Amino acid sequence: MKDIANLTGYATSTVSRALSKPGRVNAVTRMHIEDAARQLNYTPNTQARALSSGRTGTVAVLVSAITNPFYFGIIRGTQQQLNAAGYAQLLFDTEDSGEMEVAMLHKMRRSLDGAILAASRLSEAALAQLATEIPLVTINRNVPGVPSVAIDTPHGIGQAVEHLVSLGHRDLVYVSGPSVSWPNRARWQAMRAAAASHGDVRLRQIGPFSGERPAGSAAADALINTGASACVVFNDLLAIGILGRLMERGLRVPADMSVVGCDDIFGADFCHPPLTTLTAPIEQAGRMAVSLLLALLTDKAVPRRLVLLPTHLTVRESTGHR
Amino acid sequence: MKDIANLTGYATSTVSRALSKPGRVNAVTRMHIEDAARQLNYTPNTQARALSSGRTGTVAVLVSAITNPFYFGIIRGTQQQLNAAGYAQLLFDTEDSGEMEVAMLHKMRRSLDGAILAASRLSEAALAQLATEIPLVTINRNVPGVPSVAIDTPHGIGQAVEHLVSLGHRDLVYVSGPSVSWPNRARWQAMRAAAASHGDVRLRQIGPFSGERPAGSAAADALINTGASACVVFNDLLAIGILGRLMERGLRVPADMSVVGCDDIFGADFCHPPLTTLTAPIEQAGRMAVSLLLALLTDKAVPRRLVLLPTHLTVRESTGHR
DNA sequence: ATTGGCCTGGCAATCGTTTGCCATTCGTTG
DNA sequence: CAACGAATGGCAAACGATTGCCAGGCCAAT
Repeated sequence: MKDIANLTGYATSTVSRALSKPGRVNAVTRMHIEDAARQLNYTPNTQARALSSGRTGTVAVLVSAITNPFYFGIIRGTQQQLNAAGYAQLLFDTEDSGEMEVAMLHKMRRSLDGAILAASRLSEAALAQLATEIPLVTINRNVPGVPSVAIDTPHGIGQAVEHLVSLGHRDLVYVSGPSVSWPNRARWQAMRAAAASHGDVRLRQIGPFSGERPAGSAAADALINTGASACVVFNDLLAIGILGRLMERGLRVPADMSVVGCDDIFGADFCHPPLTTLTAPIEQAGRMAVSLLLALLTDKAVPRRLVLLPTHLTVRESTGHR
Repeated sequence: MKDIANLTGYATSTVSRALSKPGRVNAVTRMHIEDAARQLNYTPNTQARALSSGRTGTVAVLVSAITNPFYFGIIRGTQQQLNAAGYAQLLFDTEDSGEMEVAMLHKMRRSLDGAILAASRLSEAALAQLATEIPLVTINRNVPGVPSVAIDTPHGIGQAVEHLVSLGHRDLVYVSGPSVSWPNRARWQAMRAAAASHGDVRLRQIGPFSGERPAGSAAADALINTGASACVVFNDLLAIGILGRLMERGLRVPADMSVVGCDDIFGADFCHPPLTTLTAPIEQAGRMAVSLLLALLTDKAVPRRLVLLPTHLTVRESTGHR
């Protein structure tokens, strides 16, 4: 900027304003300065800008396990929207650890404008505390005072139960994910409510399981022991694991067991058999989270507290008549 | 730091050194300062540090399409290794565009210590040019002067051809990916060499196709027209797409067509039928790229120019006797 | 003609560290 | 005993922007 100032004869303060506060200087002044900037191939120094302005232009996105395809969509969505708004995206894998989340965010709080927590493992208190240190938006985790976008899988669960009941299933199992998982609890609640609305439906829960594919083996074995004819599984990853194990054990899907997953991740449509699942607008959730965060940053007023994104049941071949 | 200085009675310069250059100050001084730092809950300001030292502690990782599961492994690997070394990872999706790569890197060059390019679409010249602006490591892209880690799929291709030939296939097709893709060209070369070493093997190429799943439909149709009995496909994503379409068209895999993929991505083991593929140490590639980059940053001497990572053929159920 | 307010642009402090250079102390060696 | 070098700590100048405050010019309204 000093070079531009020398070249044009203006002061660096004017240069700064011309480049970042368009309205603050005369139009022709600005043009001169912009020309000079182009000519000198000027790129603003992010660090210096951040140091004096306090705004870093960086947003962290924390996922709990980057290997889980569910997050691919989230990351894609946040990336798009952040880029469009001129922000950079810092990606962190918290390895499913709440402490890691806190540690990372606390350490980086000065170098971030905000953070998006996809699937936080933190307690409400910890989250609320963190939200005072740094602007936060959560995904699939509803905490008072923290703006959040949630995927309304619970509502979809109703559809899934309808679907299974209409196929003649009366003995249903919910295969539970990690008990610390908020969506897992929400799904189980919804499942209970849905089952209750049909008088003659029996519902059981097995688990918790880890929500990763390998856990599917144990889950499938437990599932077989229940003698039920259909299940709804915490997420697709686990469901795919279950599918594999059921086949190993000689059960046919859906003839012997109907399986419904959640999320419709990459792979749900080409596994064997293709998975009936609750399709979630994952990428949109990422985009929406960014929108909320940006609103939080610019307006400083807390935006809509909670955005609910609808899901729908996608019927493929893992469910059938009892 | 000023607070620490006041509290302990040392100068800020001493505080700075105590905290970042362990050997430079007396041990007891350092302990005093560290105590004070802890007590004051001190967190260094990344921007300020970067501003004065020129080191940002941030490395960019560019992928060409974040939805491609191949990159999940890369990202995971880089993340691990970068974290361990105290670096933050800035993730960019270049959306398969070379201009985007250049634009991003050029803009961010001052705020990055280095960058890792997974699957660059840039020309050699452009890459070499970029490498003068910012320390660079490429993955699967070998350019003179730029350290690189390559996955030795070409060598694995030999194994794949062996495998197919031993199953009685004599009419082979290589299903090509994007022609700008460096690994694609390398794989085709290797395929030709491998086929040539067997006198009576016929080899054809079809494509190029995009390397995304939807392209599999067109690829499968073209494949059927060749009348060949086996193929090696540019990558697993495309191969999975092909599998789906072949089934739609009523062909059985492997009875009517044997299919070999490349990379062994997430999903290759549970698609239908499970895919025979060249297993690549993807995550390791990410880790290795970081190691090269860090070596480049600290030693300032160019490290090993090219690291080749071995692959092996994983036989599943998409290949069988002719 | 005076007053007041908007539009522009400049001055200089500030953001929080790092680091080159210098001064002091102290132990060692010839 | 002199001289020298290593170890340690302080001073102050960067690093490259942003921004609060001020001043001059100009125009319109009184």
